[in-house]
Amino acid sequence: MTLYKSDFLNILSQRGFIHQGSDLEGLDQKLVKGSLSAYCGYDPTGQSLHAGHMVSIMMLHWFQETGHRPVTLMGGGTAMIGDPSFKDKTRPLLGQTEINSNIASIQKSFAAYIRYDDSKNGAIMANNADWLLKLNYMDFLRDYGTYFTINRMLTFDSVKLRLDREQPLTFLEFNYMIMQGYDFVELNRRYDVTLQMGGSDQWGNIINGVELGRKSAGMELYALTSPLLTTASGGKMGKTENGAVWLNADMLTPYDYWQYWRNTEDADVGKFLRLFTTLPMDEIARLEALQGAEINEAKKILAFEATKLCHGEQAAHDAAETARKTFEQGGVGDNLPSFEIDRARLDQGVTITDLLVESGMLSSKGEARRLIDGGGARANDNPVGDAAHIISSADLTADGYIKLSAGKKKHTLIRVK
RNA sequence: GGAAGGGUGGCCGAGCGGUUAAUGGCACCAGACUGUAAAUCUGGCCUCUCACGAGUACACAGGUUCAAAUCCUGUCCCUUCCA
Repeated sequence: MTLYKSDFLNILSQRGFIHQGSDLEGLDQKLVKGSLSAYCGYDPTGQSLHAGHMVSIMMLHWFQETGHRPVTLMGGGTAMIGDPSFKDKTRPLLGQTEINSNIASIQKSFAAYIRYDDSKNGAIMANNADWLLKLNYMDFLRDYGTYFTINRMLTFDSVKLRLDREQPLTFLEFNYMIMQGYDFVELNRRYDVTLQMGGSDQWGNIINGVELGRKSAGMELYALTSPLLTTASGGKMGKTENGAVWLNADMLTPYDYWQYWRNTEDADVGKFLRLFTTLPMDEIARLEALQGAEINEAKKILAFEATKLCHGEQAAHDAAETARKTFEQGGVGDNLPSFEIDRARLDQGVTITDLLVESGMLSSKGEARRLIDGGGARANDNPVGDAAHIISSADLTADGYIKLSAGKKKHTLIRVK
């Protein structure tokens, strides 16, 4: 493993963040000489960031930890185009209103990982709408259009997928990488940013900015990408049965967030601890060495640390406690999802099928029936094999709830309104 | 504008008048085995119905036929080549 002179690159390299970089030696030297600024861009295409964004956020976190200044760039302008990189179809265009609402919703997440303040390396929040929306087409073409060749852009892997599939790549989308390249140059002017980081899928886009800076203004810019994360068994990182692993608590509860990390595959524990926690490396080495069922301890620590970073220590404790009660004692924890039902209805009795659907655990009655037929449904931990089984007030436990389970991991508490 | 090819379930991809709610693969869900892991095996995987069954569905709209995803017409969209 290459040894770097700078703390930043050493940490990133030890923790497995580095996939590819442009002139890492040169960057290393600059990092040693003084405090730099680096940015990662985030297009506000959703209401929340998700686990897939965590890698770059953590890179910025370490960047700041080692004395440099992170810049988080909201793609308020680029989101209006939509990044075509490695996508096989055009994404629906977002409107300005939606973009702004997404930005507002996303920004809160960063503060958990990155410090925004007035100190000398306090982070900066930027928005490329501030300059992209004002661009004058003719001026821009004359000033920058000459530095891009179509020949070069067509060689990027990021556009190959679309071309190979003979799917349309619109001129609009084709401009995305140009805008991102321009962002880099603009951020250099405004905040002296010299490094852009991102996932390996961003390599082409980032390099475009590096080249644009050099050609147009002789800037020395650097690119650094992180590996594309997959789970050890080849699955996509950051997905649950219900969709993405959101960072916003209102889209994914801290308990579910905790559960996501708790269910990490054995083979990924070490990798995830390095990437998604700030635990010291020797501690991680110890946890990673645990064998067999003992590795569950490492997973709990991973879940706790990751949840703590995102939602705070109290939420992490609560989630861990709920999981402990639910899984290790076969009981229930306070943070399990719950669903309220009218007293009168429950007195009358409701079929378990209806309850499974209404509580939000399953999306159709057919699905509920299949689950029941497959033996995966339980009420108060007793298997229910009959789709017509009636749940009523008689099933309420002394504590006033009915624990409904779909499979071994999904539980909901039914309470009386 | 012209020519050719194409649009099938979350994705890939068969089918090209009936036996097709539509082969197969991936993804996903549950069960077994375990350790809230992986691998493996089993079952499931449009909606409604306890069920018999019914309703939707193969880009869209019509038509032919006892019967269409499959044939015809028109429309929309995509790809490639030519202008």
